[in-house]
Amino acid sequence: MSIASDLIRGHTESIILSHLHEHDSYGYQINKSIQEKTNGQYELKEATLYSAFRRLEESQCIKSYWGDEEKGARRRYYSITQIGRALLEQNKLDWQHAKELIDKLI
Amino acid sequence: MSIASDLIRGHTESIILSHLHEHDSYGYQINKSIQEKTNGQYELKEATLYSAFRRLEESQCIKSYWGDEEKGARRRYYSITQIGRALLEQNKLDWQHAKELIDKLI
DNA sequence: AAAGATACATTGACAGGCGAGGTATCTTAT
DNA sequence: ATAAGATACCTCGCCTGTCAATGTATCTTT
Repeated sequence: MSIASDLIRGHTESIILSHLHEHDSYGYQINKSIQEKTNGQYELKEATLYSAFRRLEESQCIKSYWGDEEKGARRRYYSITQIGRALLEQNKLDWQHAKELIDKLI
Repeated sequence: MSIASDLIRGHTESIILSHLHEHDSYGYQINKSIQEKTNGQYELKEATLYSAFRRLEESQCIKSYWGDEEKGARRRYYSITQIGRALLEQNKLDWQHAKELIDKLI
């Protein structure tokens, strides 16, 4: 891993929303995708991932449904909602803004 | 203010160290400086600031001494140590790295 | 005399990350 | 056959950083 929790904190939800913005997905796959995209430099801890799912679903940013796997472990799929899309857009703006401020300050 | 706590979280110490890297300073001045540099878009909350001072001094990244004000409120000045300088450099590297990763992921 | 700025400090609540633990299924190697 | 490892889900409770609220004291401006 190689990135401190406190640097990623606050981005967990955006990362999930961004992935779901491309296509519906499930927890395990999202995490694998993160690892691939970052060449193994980052991964979400499972407890972090699932608690983020809970928050996002509660705030109606995502919805979930069970996949219809014939075999293998069951998968709970998530899809992003309009509310989620709006939050993602706002979070992206906030991130661009935060980057500038932090670059000024350190 | 206009930047979420969770986006700045983990940068508080770097911001303080960066300021002290320029010259010794005290809490109130550091915060004023942050507000100026960001055109009022960001400020550290006092409780956040002083708890960061405590952590940084405990980890020997900064040292403190009382100013010799003839008048006005007393000031506790801080200076950065070698350990603090090293941490600042590392934090800067981590930040560059984190920026790239987050940009990839959201 | 009151209000506001300067300057410090503490307490306790809150929220997100995560280590540790648990369940169940399928595949691969021995 | 059996063990190991991958896939896939989930929860509990701790830790840590942020911050609202509160308190102290001094100086300046109205």
